[in-house]
Amino acid sequence: MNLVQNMNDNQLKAILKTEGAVMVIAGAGSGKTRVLTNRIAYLISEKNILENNILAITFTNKAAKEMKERIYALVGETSKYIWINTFHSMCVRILRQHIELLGYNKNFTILDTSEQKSIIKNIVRSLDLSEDAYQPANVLKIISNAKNSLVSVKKMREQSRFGFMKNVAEIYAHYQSYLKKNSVLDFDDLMLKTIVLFKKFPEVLAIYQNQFQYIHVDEYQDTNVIQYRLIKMLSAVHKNVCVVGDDDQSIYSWRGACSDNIINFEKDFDDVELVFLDQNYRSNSTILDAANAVIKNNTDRKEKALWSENKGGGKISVYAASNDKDETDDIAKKILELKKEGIDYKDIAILYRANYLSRQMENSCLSFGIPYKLIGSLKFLQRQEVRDLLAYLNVIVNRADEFSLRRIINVPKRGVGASSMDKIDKYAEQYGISLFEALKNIEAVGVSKKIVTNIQLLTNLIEKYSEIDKYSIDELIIGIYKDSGYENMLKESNDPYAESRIENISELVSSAKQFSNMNDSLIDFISEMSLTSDSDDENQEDAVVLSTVHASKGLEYKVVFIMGLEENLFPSIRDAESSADEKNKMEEERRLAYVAITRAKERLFMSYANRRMQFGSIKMNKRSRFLDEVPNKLMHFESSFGGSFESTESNVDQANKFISRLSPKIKISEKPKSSVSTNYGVGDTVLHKKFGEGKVLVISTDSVKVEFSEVGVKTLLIEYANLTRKD
DNA sequence: CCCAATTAACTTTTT
DNA sequence: GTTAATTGGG
Ligand SMILES: Nc1ncnc2c1ncn2[C@@H]1O[C@H](COP(=O)(O)OP(=O)(O)OP(=O)(O)O)[C@@H](O)[C@H]1O
Repeated sequence: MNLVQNMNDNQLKAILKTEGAVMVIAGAGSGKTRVLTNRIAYLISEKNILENNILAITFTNKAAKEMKERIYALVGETSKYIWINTFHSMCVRILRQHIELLGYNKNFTILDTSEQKSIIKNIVRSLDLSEDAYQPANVLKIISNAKNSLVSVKKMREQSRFGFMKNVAEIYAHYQSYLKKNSVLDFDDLMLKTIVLFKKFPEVLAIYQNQFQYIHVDEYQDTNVIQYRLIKMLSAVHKNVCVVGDDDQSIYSWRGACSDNIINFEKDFDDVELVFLDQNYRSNSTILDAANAVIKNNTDRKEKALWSENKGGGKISVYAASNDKDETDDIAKKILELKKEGIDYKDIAILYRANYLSRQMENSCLSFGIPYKLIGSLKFLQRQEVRDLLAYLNVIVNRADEFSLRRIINVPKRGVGASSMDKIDKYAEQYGISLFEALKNIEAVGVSKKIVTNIQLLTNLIEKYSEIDKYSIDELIIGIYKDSGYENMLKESNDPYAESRIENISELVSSAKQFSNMNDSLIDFISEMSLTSDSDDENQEDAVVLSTVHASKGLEYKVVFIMGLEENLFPSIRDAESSADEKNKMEEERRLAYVAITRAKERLFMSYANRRMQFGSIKMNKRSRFLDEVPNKLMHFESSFGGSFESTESNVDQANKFISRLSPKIKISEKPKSSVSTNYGVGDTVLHKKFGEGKVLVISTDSVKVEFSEVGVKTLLIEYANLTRKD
């Protein structure tokens, strides 16, 4: 049958050895994930294993979704009973069942990073420590590391009795008790509390140890200590574990990922079957040769010889841009050409090192009329209006969550400021009751009449919608949105973002509707909203993908652009502690470059800008060392001069000279003045495919400024805007 | 207590 | 250059 038919011998070995421990270590695009999906399908259809007894752990929710779809295609409807999820969502699922044993509400709230920071900040203030010395981000990092290494508050207090770390331990202690009091967990707690639960209640652990007969882990090189511990605990009964990974793609060490887990696996599990895959099915040999050449510069790695049957392929195009706008405009133009050649937008990805680089690219996409999809960045779920409404939901399911309650107590404005808040807190403390109970007794607190009425409206609202069975999730959100006065607040405000806020809320409502339709509970909805970073565009038309390299891990595209290949940007190294540390960080950057290059199947474009706007001022960076590590014979150079040439190995110097000529001193020649004629003039009403109707304000040599009735004033390039006059 | 105006922070990477 | 955070007047 075709589950095994198309697999090569080594892939087969990993699929057919279903019992015991299996570790597949292999380079990018060698079919590791494919091994996992086929293996799971094989267990079900050939070995008659029940779906419920199979666990598969992926790195991202997106990867989980993709794996679910692939397995669904192989085994059908019943695939929904397989546990396919990230470590974090698996832990949430387990904790929602059992966390009451640890004294938390099973509807616990999950914090995001900015919420964590604000809690830390409050604690630092309350302990009278300097906010400069104890920056929330730093303290949080230390606490997170501690949690990921299973260091408890008690242990940290014992280890650090003096100075800075003593205070950090104190903050840690306050932080944890605050979280517990509010029945709130942070991301690290999800795994930590699961481990604690398993340790304290072996009978709970036993349920899952018995259930998970077959355990699979994708992207194994990026698991951390605590995750490894979980794998070991869960697999202790059946001992059937299959992990796949690639040490060259380990790019999350800053988050505690520990590629030593690869070595530990061999030590800790008995009779590990090691499988190596060396045929790359994804990329052509030009791309693969480039990737291999770059990663070869890392000394701390096992040599792998990846090869591809797809010989040749066009040269890699390298563009030396004069500045950041020139770079992204060039990418946009190339995308339009590719589109003309028949390549769909959705088969094209633009990858960059840091999220902020997407902005300029977005501008270029807009002015060239290219549809795009932003992955991960401007996180929909982190928008304040979305967070506010979710905070209402949190209070509804988890009354102990005072953090969320404080967030919404004066949103929309109810006249409750710092001093009234103080009174309420004092009252609650005096009578030893919760914040919510204090609000229910607001008349006794001694605040103004106005506040009393407003707070009573709030508590009534929360109690009304606490009867969650009466409402679907979307009804609930709409109800809160309208009854709380949030809607009026937005509609009446002159906040320029009000309109987009309203739009975001309707997007939230529509994803809630999807959840309701699938019969998933409110709690499922809240969990998902806290765990996933990018909202799923259901209307994902044909659009170019803009993504960080990190977020592109495991995915593949026909055409890939890697932009911003400059020293200090990609590679980007900050605050190295020692030269050894710096070397490690550089190697991780190089692995990141390797990941980026190996996302491409057919064509690869790379670019850098000689000058770039950073922090509001112009920065000049040299081109990235990673470009120099690719053999010149694989590349084709172009520059903003319009010049371009092929390079052979014999004229490496020529290539470098050519590139260095593009020094920032040189005045970059203007783009050829386009003599594109227009059939519209200033003052005319015109139509744009995406922006709709607008009025022409200014026409210059190559661009046109239009005031659109729906999206406001935009400057577009005449050549690409494709405007038509409306009579 | 609220809003507008001024000032500071931001740019790694994510579950 | 943009956005969040803080400050001070109403
Ligand atoms: N035996 C095979 N024959 C043909 N194509 C294959 C085979 N195995 C995998 N592929 C294809 O190769 C591509 C890469 O596979 P896959 O994503 O599983 O690789 P991977 O090793 O997980 O990559 P990465 O390390 O980048 O995550 C996919 O398009 C997949 O369909």
